[in-house]
Amino acid sequence: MPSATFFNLPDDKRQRILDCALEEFARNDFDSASISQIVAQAGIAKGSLYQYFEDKTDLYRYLLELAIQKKREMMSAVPTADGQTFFEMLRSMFGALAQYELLYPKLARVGYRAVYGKSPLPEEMLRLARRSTQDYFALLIEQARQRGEIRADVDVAAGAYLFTAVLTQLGSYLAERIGMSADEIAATGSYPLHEAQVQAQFNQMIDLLESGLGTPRKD
Amino acid sequence: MPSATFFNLPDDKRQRILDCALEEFARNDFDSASISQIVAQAGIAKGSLYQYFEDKTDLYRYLLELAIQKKREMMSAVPTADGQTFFEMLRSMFGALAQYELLYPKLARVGYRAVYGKSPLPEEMLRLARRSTQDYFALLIEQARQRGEIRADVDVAAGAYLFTAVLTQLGSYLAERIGMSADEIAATGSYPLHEAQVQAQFNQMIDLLESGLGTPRKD
DNA sequence: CGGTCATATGACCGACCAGTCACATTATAA
DNA sequence: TTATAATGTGACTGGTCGGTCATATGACCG
Repeated sequence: MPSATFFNLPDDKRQRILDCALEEFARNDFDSASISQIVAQAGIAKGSLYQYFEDKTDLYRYLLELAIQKKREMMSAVPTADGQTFFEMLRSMFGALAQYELLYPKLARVGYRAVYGKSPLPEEMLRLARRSTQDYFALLIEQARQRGEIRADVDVAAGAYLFTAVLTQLGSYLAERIGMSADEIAATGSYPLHEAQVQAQFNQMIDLLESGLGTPRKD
Repeated sequence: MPSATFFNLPDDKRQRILDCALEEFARNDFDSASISQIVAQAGIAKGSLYQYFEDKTDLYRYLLELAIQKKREMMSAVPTADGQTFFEMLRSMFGALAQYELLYPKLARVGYRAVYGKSPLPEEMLRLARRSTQDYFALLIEQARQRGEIRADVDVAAGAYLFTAVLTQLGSYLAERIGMSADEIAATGSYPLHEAQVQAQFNQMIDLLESGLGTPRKD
């Protein structure tokens, strides 16, 4: 955890440090990320950073917390009507996740690295994180299947895997499709000119997940 | 490219060096991967390795070549009957890819890192590699659509993305489902007891891609 | 035996790393 | 003003890194 000193910092300075740290950890592995680079970029002395954070891992964990917090925040902002079908809800979730990934690409990247790359976190925790998304989807699918919205013969785990696979790469796909680099989007702070495009893209994607690519079988 | 000296090495020694290098580059980023670790593990002097390879990048590129070569080899071994439908062909491709990923997890991991992680390769080349798989699928989908095997209203690019997303994580999913770690499978050299299971898994997956998860619409 | 050539070796180099600490600077209070 | 506490600083340490090179080893040949 950061020290009290860190939170007493002027807002702009604190933010500058976090930005530089995020940049470095988004661009590099935990091992490759360089504290020396971060302080040089932020224009502070190395000793200062070690007054704010215990060590490299402490800083890294704090960034991860920010990522998780921001993601939760955006996911919990999805509107949930009561009579919603499974695929309608999925659409909302994809939307929220797309916003998160497009607006905070560095946070998203750090989070991704933490789960799928190397990180100083205990392996047990990583396995749990990896599983949690899939387990969550598995639950949703199971429920929807019992309501009859989903074919009775689908393998729940396979479906859950399908969703997570699509989600983990959704951000880069969308960025590519709307022709803006992730950095541009983050710089703009929003993508108002493109929201309709983005919406159309993952509507299409969910349609594929719901109905498949094949021509309807006549059996 | 490795020097002639490297190819003159006794087979077992050469293989040991490659194994250790693969292990290191599979486990680490290009930057984090350590030549010192590799030579220590392989039991050779550092100077020796630099007689075989020009530098770290040279060694890395050679490993990548091996990965590409092995993948091509396994993909081109898929049986292709003439009257095959799109989804039948897809099944064959998934099968070949699953074998590659399960039998050579380290090669697969190095290849994955090269495309999606950091690597010393020119950015242009990486972008091309990233696109090539998607473009390939886009072509297949377009052709299948013209033959009427695929719904006329699917977005070709979205479909291609869907396939690549599923494929890039297929290996780890399968390994998890059949309850063997990737290392165990590689150690065994095959997974004879599980082939039926594996087959069933990606049949299920392709079925989802073809028909979707949703209950058939009655329109 | 000596001579020649391919190969093996590990001490060594400069660069960079995470992290420390004695000291300098600034803010606060008396 | 001075005393005290909080914050800022960057040279320094011990270590690892990729890469080099003078030297050692061994194989083959005459």
